[in-house]
Amino acid sequence: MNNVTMEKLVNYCKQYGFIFQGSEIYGGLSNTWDYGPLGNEFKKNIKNAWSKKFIQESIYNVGMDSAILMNPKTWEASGHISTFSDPLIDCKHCKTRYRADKLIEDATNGEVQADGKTDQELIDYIISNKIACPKCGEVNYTDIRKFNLMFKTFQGVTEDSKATIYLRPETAQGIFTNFVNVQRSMRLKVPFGIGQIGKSFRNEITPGNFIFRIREFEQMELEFFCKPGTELEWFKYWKDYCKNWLLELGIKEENLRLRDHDKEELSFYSNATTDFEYKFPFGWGELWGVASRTNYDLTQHQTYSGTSMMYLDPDTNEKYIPYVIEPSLGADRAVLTFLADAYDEETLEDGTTREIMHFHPYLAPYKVAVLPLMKKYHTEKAMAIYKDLSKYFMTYYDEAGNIGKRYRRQDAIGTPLVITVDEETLENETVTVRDRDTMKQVTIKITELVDYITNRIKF
RNA sequence: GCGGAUGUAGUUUAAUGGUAGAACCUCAGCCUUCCAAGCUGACUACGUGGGUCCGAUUCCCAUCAUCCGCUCCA
Repeated sequence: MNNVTMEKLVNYCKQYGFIFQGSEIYGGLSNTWDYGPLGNEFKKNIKNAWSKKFIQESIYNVGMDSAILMNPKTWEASGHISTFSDPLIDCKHCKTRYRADKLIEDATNGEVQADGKTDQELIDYIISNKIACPKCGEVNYTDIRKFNLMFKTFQGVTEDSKATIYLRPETAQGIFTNFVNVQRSMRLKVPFGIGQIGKSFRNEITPGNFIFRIREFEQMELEFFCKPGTELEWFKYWKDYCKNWLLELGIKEENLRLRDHDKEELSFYSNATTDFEYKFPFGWGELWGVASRTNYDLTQHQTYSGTSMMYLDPDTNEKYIPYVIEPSLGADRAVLTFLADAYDEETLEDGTTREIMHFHPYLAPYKVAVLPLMKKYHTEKAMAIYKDLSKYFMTYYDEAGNIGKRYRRQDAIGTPLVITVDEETLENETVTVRDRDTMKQVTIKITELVDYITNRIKF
């Protein structure tokens, strides 16, 4: 039974120390969330799982970690300074908000391209052609207001506008600008990829849905460079790779769908894009965008920086700017996905329900819990086992309350293995290990515990 | 940012123009030898700031936050 709602999920996260509202004691700050002890471990495990699959286990890929603050020219080249600021207008009559360019394009069925127009040209066009509000039919708009989706700040101690810099709105550009450095220093041959996990910032007009759309978020991005003409093969390759990652980590397939962008939806530089959508409690939402971006990014940086982004193919002696496949995954969205997917409620005999999390063991915040059966008799031995295991795994120790209650607590936070220390332990050096998924108990020698747990949590 | 709703312990809630009860949770003690048992006790709340009033958690205003629509695309 899994009738998870966002409300339940938010409450759950708070209750068990996964995610708290940001700045809570000061009344909060809109759409900021802090990861608590369990959420931090959980997210870390998700990032590690990504890194393991996409960097460690991929013969093609390497990792890096670029700076959040970059030379502002980066954003001119990437197009973020011009296209990341949407020209928004409101209908004064019915208060609906539109993007001025979209309004024109929709009204003319795409015949009028609004892309290159200035704000004044947009508003002039709307007024002179009497483009009515689709909702109420009035032609009565506010002026265009620009919302630059990039956070601005200042480098240096004075607020000198010449030193305006931006918090990066995506991690990708740090990879593109280091393309040559990484390729050379790692002696890489195309095809190869560079992956990165890091924070990005977007001044979203309307964030919401818990950690689904937040202004400060973390991305796990791969930029995969390949020879022009091979990009669609690699596009498929990485799509399958991404899907397998999700399924291997236990995501239910019925909650996942892949949606290809049609021609109208594609970005002008992309020749194929697929969104991985997950069925969140609030509806389908994008989790992972896989885009074939042609050579747009590297070409832009070559143009703006004057640095060659050409690759000399040693086999054919061809020179070309590689094409790029970009699977871009939101870490916080991944957290939400894995939380929602693992959430389960079990109805007990007395009619009450309890929460139980079926995390993949690799993702579980705690791998194992050590419980002395009787506080009075078994604490010392249990502590010794805890100390030993905690060298290898995130290990929980709990001696409060009766044993059943402590089992349930571990179920609620998704701990895959629970060890009970009892009289047998003191006599034979064995413990009882209970598996959350099978609910079976096995007796294991203390000396074999580390191997047993390692095997159980592998991914 | 706009329109609508909401705001009482960690959670779910009760009552009231005279500053608040409860249940579950949590913690401690007793008991208990494998799945939220029992007993005793303890902690914890009127989002924030103004205004009206002798007095406000309650009425009014503002603000902050959350939820639902408009915008999106990690």
